[in-house]
Amino acid sequence: MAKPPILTPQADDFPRWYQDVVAKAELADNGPVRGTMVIRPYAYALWERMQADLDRRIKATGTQNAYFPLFIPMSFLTKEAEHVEGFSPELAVVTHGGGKELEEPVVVRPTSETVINSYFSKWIQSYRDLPLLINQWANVVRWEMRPRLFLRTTEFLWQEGHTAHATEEDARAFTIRILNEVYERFMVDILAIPVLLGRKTNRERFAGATNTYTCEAMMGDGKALQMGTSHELGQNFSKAFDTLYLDSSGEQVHVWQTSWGVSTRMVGGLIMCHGDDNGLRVPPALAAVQVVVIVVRDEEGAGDKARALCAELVALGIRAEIDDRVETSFGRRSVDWELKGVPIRIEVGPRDLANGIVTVVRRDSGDKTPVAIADVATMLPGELSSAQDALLTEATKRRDERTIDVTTVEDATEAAKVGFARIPWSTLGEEGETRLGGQGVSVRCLQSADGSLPGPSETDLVAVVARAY
RNA sequence: CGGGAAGUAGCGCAGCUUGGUUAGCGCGCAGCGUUCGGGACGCUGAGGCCGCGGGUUCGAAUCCCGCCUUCCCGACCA
Repeated sequence: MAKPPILTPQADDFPRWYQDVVAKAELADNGPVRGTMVIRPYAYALWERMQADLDRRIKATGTQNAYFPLFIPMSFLTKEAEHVEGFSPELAVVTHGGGKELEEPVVVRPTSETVINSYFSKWIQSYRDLPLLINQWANVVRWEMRPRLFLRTTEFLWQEGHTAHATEEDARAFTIRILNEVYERFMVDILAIPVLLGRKTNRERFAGATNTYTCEAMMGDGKALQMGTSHELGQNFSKAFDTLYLDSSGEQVHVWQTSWGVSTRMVGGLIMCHGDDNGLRVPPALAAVQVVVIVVRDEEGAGDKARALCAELVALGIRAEIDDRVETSFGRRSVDWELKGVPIRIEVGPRDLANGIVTVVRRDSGDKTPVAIADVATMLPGELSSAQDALLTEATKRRDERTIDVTTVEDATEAAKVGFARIPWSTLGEEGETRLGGQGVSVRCLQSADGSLPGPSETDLVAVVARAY
């Protein structure tokens, strides 16, 4: 039973358990080549599931999908001063095309506010054209100095929403609507990851925005991960790109805009929030495979009974899959499904079948339950929903236990070693934020005292501070 | 750009200090057999510009010089 070595491609202080989760997943047990062959498509399958669900929610807000160019002329970016300043260090710039040096370099989009505004300025003429609600699914490139597997990759996939509104109130309301109706609901209900909603400080705000809202989650090691953002852009881009509309009184007015996005970073967040020493734990609502029916050995008709059971589950609308690869050892197959985090495994073998039962195994808890084969189909929907709840409950409990209220920068720094600290913003201030920054701690978001999203002019704010990825 | 480490089989590594048979080990891979209720075992086998270039030497993975690359820490991550 010699286990293969678990390789650790990350730094020593990178959370050990995450190394193991990712390394086991990436390397499976036969080296990175075949391991990657297994995990890459699987991680992508998870992303596709996220994408499908999010796309439905986004369209429900009246937003349409479109697609815009990958290459953006450098001059577009320089039109908005803060925007270009924020993104310059991480741009991939194309200087040659068709064998010739380009007159003007183009950048590979790090985000698409500028190129989309160049279209918006042509499309939008009248207040009757507003609001204009557009989303695109795309890849973007940010040349970060230190990429992190799944969390901060040079190229990543995301959705970026871009909207134009007649008024500031309209734009602000839409920013918050996306945050609440799309992002929070998706992360909590589907990913089973509890998130804090709040506003970013000036220092952490998106380059070019007037206000940034964020969803912040706590990972298994107590560090924070920004899972998604929704920005009020004000009129910054519409002024830079002359995106004007004629209002009902016949006046030319700049539109008010928003942008918002979530990315494949959520795959990393999922791993780090729910993963354990045995691999991923994928919540049933997300899982591409919710239930796997494993044929232990194809004797006494176990194979046929397993296939029949699987078909029965599929007919019930459960995403079930059969594993009858009996030429591969049972232990190997069990571990494979465990690594992938499949929520429920059903082991069908001759020994149990002799007594008319199968074994139902929960990935979240590891619990194994013998169940009469005739009862499996009726009990499974309940098991799946219970597994979903358990993951959310566990993550919420951890977050709440590791969040404490403090009143000094010193205490905040100390608390951030293991979790989140809440400190009055009036106590901390930008000067305190700088001091925290020196300790590797950042203000993740500003909230109202009761933890809700603060209004635009609200003053009695609390800063949630933590170490972050 | 500063500080540190490493380049040897698909992957992870040993060998180098003290130069000397045919460069090893684990995993993975291929074949055969025995296994199979939690990462099976045995036997056989395939697979190497030892990062690149130069030097010292009868002889270099090993010693010397130069170069290249990668990784880690910091700066970056709206």
